[in-house]
Amino acid sequence: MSASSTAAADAKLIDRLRGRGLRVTSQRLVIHRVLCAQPQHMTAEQVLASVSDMLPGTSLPTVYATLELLERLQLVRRVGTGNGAVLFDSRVTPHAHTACRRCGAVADLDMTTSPEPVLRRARDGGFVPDHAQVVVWGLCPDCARREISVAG
Amino acid sequence: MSASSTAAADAKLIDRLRGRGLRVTSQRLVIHRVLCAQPQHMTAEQVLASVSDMLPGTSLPTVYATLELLERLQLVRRVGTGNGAVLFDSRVTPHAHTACRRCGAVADLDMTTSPEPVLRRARDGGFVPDHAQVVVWGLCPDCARREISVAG
DNA sequence: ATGACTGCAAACTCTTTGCACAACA
DNA sequence: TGTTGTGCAAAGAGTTTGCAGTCAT
Repeated sequence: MSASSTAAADAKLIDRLRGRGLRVTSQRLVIHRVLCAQPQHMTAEQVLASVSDMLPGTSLPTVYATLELLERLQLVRRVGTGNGAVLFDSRVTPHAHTACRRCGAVADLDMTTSPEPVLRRARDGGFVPDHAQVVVWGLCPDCARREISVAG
Repeated sequence: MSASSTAAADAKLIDRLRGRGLRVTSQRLVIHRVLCAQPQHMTAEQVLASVSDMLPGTSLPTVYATLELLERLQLVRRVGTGNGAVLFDSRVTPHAHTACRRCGAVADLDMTTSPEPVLRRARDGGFVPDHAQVVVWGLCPDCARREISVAG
């Protein structure tokens, strides 16, 4: 991520924090930067590891609290993959994920179909959606090969 | 669930177990029946509670092992909701879920659009999909009301 | 009879909570 | 200066593992 886009990401976050009367802290800035810099989704632990490089002493509870805050500010999305793991993703353009039920690997997947129909249906029932997440559950290429060679 | 459809569900499970050289146990039969009888998705704990009525002494590790087995036999699907909770669902017809980020409530949602396009795209990359799960993440009607009255 | 399956207990991971200190507005 | 936010430690929930005994085949 370039210096200018980091500045842009900072500005966006600061704007939304101020707009809600929330405070701008270095932890919030750095956690947001880490997520924006990463092209991939991350676990909370991975966020902490990256943040600790820039801001040593940062704690896991702060990471969780900040991730939840960024989610409410619509700057980060949460992906539940199906194995209990939760990932955080700063990519806001609609896309799906594949999740391997054997090794847990998660990968991005471009999505051609619009999530609008299912969002509209949710709204019809009084639900207020943030977004629709699509997870394709199954076996990644590597694990599929292994499963075949074992189970025949 | 009627007695005849229970018998049909049993037969299906027995067939797939035998076909793979796996053993038919009362735990496996009862866990499968519980999931089929429930119109709603269940957590592992809920499965245990229901199973314990019919088969006292059943353990949580067995429930987990059996759920994973039923998943491999394509008799049960797993839904990762995004809050870390994992639900198990015997409903195999394509449908989506809504998950509330505040209270964790999960509800079914009929789906009009086909999951085929995204499944095909996953297959193109060498992934072997079981199914595509669509989770609409946001606020349930009750929590949405509360959030508005608090945040303005 | 033999090997797969189950139950028990404990460990393990991930996430949340309570409270005192620090720092933003 | 008054809260809001953070760090630390500990608790909590959910899931997995190791091993001995049981049961389907």
